[in-house]
Amino acid sequence: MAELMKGLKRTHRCAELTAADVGKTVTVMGWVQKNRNKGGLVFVDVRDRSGIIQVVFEEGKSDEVLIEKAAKLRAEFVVAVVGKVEKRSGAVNEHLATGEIEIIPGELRILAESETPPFPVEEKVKTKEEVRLKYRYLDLRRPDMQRNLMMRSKAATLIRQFLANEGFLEIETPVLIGSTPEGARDYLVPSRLHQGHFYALPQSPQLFKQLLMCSGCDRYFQLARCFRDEDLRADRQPEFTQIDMELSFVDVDDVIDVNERLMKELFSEVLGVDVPLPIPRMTWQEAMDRYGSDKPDIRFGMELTDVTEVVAGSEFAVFKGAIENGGTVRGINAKGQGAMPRKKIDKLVSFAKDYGAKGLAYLAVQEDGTVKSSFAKFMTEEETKKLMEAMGAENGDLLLFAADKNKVVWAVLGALRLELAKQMELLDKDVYRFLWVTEFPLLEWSDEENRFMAMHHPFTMPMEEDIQYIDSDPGRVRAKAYDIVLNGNEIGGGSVRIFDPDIQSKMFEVLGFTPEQAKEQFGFLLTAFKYGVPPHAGLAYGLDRIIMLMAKADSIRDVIAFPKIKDASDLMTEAPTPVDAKQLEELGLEIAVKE
RNA sequence: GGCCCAGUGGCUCAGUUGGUUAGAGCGCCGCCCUGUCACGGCGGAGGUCGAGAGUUCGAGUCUCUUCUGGGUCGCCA
Repeated sequence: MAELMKGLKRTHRCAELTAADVGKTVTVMGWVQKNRNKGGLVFVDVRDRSGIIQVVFEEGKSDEVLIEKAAKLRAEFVVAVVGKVEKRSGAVNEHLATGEIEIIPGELRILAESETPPFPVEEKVKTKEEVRLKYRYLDLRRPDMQRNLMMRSKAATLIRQFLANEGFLEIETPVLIGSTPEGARDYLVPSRLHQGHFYALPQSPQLFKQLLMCSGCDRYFQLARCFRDEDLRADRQPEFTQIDMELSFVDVDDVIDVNERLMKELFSEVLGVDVPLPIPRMTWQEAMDRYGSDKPDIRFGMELTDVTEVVAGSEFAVFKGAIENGGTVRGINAKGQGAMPRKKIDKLVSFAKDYGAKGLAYLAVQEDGTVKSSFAKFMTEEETKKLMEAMGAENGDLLLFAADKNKVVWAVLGALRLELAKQMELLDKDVYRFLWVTEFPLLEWSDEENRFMAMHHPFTMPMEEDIQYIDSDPGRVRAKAYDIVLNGNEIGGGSVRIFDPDIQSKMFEVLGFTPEQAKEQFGFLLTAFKYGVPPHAGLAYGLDRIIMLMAKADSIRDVIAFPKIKDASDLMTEAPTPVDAKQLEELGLEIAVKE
C-alpha cells in the first residue's frame, strides 16, 4: 500500500513556506496531523519538525482520485505532497505560522500508513509519562519535545563554537576506563580478555582532562557522556552529558571569566536573555549562613537569620539544648504567611523532619499583632519581642525556627525556604539568576567512614592561606573550588587542581590513603605530574540541567531524547535485560540469584 | 532502604455514606457535509475499575499484600 518516494525531492519543510512562496510548486513531506473532510472538500494538515501546512483537496481543482485518496488519510500517515502554494481563499488562521497560505496539490503519495497512535501527537498532551516513554518516538514528534531537542542542539553548537573561538580543543576521552572507588558508584563492564577484571564507565573525564593538560593541550573541552550508578531524581539520570573543560596556566578568576562569557553568550543566543556580568560571587560560608544551601536560589529573599545570641538566655528547652550541644538557632520569616492554618504549619513541621529536624518552632504574628506560637509560652515577653525584632517580624508574618547542629539547621531551613517559595509562588521560571559559590571546604567529615572525605575530589587545590591548617584543623581548610548555580540548581562545578606533589601527598595522607593505595589508584596521574605539570584548573557543567532550565521543563527527562525511568531502566527498550548463557560464559561470569 | 502521591475504555477524567446494567469529553469505526482549522450532524463499537486476597448479603468505593509510574530523604568525591 505504501508508495515510494522515487522521483520526488522535498523542496521545503512545511512551515518554511511563507506568503513569498505563493505561486511556486513545492514538495513537502511529513506526517498527517489532521484530516478535516467536508465532503468533496478535504483539508489535510501536514506536520514536520518545522510546523504545519494546510493542504486543500477540492473538486474541480484536484483530481477526483486524489480527493478520494486524501479522504483516506489518518493521523500520523506519512505523506508527500506536490502542489502549488496559494493564498488562502478562506479565512486566515492566525494561530498558524503558515496561516495565510495553503497548498493546492497536484500529487499525493502515502509513504507510510500508521495505526491509531496511543496518545495524540500534539503540544499540550496530558498523557502519563509512562505511556509517553514507552512510545518515545511518538512523544518526540510533539512540538514541545521537538523544541527541546532543537534547543539542545542549538546550545551544543553554540558551546562548541564559543569554546573553539576561545582556543579550546575538543578531545574525546575513553568510556571504558578503570574503576576508582571514591565518589559515586561505578557502572562496571566485564572484560572478556581479562576475566575477572572490569572496566568502569566514567563518572566524569576528570583524570583524563588533567592528563591532557600534562600533554600540553592547554585548553580542552568535551561534551562528555558520564555515568553514575546512583538513584535517580527529576534532575538526575544515570547517564548524562557534561560540558567538560580544563585550562592550563590559570587560576580561579580565569576559569570564571571564560565561563561567565560562555553563559552570557548561550543565554543571549538561545533565549534572548541577558546575563549581566560579572555574575555575583558568594563564599560557601556566606551561602550556608544566608540561604542554608550551597546552591542558593537568589530569585527571592527569605534569608536565614542566626538568632542564637538572641535566644541564648531563654528557658525554652529545645533552643537551650541545641545551643548547649554546640548548635545554633536560626529562623526564616515567611512574609505575609502569619494566617497560615495550623494544619498547613503542621505539614511544614513534618516536612522539616524529613530533613533531619527534631521539630520546627513557629511563631505566627497575626494581623492584629497578637502571637500564635509553639514556644512563646516558654519565653518571657521581653525575649519574644527581641526575637521578633531580630527577625524583622511585622504583623501577618510567619517565623519558623530550627535549633540543632549547623548542618541540620541549614538543611532544614534551606529546604523550608524553597518549599515556602513554591507555595507562595515566588519562583518565576522566566527569571534567570546566576551565582558563583566559591571557597568550598576542602574536606568534609564522614561519620560513616570515620574520616575526612574530599568534598570535591582529591585533586582539588587548597587555598594557599589555609594550607597551614591541613594537619591541625583539616575541616577549616578551604578549597579553590567553585560551583555555578542557576536558580537554585547546581549547573556546574570545578576547581583549581593540585599540581604540587608535596601538597598532593599531604592530601592523600589526610584522606587516609596510604602511599601505596594512592599509587595503585592514581599512579599514572602522579607519574605524569613528575614530568612537568602545568598549573591547571577546570569546570564541568551538567548540560541536561542547563537545557532543562532553559526549556523551563520540570524534569531532565524532557530534554533527553531517550531517558531512563526511576529504577534506571528504559521503558521502550526494556534495558537492562538478561543476557544468554553463552555471553556470560565468554565473560567468565555466573549469576548468583538473590532470593 | 525509608516516606509521600497516582493507577477506572486508546487518551484525559467523574464516580456521593459500600447498593440496580460503571459514566463524560477527546480519539476510534460507519454514514452525511464545498472553506474547515478544537470543523459540524447522525449512528456505533470499546471497560477482568493495575493484580491478588480479605471484610460484607453486596466492593471501583473499606482492609491487607503486591505490581506499575511519579516525587522525595538517604545516596550522588
